Amino acid sequence: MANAETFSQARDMFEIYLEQNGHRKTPERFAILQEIYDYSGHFDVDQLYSQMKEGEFRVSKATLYNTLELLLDCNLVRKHQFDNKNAQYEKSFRVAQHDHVIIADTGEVLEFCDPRIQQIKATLEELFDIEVLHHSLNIYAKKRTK
Amino acid sequence: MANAETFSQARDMFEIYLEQNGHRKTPERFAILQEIYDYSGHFDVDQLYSQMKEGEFRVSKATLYNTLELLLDCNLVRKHQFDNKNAQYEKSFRVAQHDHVIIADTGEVLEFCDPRIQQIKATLEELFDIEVLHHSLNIYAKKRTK
DNA sequence: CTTAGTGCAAAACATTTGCATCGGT
DNA sequence: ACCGATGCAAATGTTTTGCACTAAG
Repeated sequence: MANAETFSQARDMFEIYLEQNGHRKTPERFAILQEIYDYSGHFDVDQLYSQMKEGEFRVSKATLYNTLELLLDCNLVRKHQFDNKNAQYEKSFRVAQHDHVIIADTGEVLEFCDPRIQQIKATLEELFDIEVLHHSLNIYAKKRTK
Repeated sequence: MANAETFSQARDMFEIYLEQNGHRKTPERFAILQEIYDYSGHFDVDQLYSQMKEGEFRVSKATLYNTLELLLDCNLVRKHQFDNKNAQYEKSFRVAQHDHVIIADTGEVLEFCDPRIQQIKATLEELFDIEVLHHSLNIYAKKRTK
């Protein structure tokens, strides 16, 4: 199973990250990682919380926020801030870097990948003498009525 | 004065917008528009509120939020959601469309404009059969240590 | 044993809403 | 006069924080 293997590798990376940064390897942290890697697509903290409440491993929201912070830090999760208030997250290991098209009416989110973004980043690095860490590109659009 | 003239034109546009949409032309609305057009750069609601409290025209935050909504709707103001919680705004009339580089350590915001964004948007319109309304591109970077 | 991590509830925060009043039209 | 807009304060909803308790190392 590709999913299970991806999770297994992500868990290894998380473990190494926790060790190297002097964080404890609590069962909550791995349960959260697993929940995230079992899921495909975007989710917010509330969804994740509800989902885990149903399941066998119950964690508090405080722990979710805490753990997501760690997962962001070691790049196993990405965080998105679309127009609405609450942040969206998604797993990022073995998932191609991509950007988002948000359909205005429905809130539907499409993904795309365009190499020109990389070119823009390279140009900016030279222009401003900076090192790009990451970026966020959201295109807001509506479906075309034929 | 270029600034005064820009404001004057923006005010005309706002007035027309208000008329055409059956909104009242209250002094608060024009005072807010003026405050925004007198200022250069990004601001959040709190800054705008404090600034106007000092000045001669005091308005409530409810009115600020309400009016910003109208100004967004008629494209006299743009709204940005950077990584932090509170939204940032800036005037948009007679200001070239641009994107942002956020310097991680300092929070400093640089502006840039790259034509490849337009190309990407055109590609997406064709690819997904959509009509792009607007976009948001934020590059997060750190200064290069020479 | 030590102390970071947890759960819970309270706090903090930006934004929204309800309602009485004010003032454009 | 009518009813949309305002100011204020209370409500909302997400994220953060404080604290006593638990458990990883």
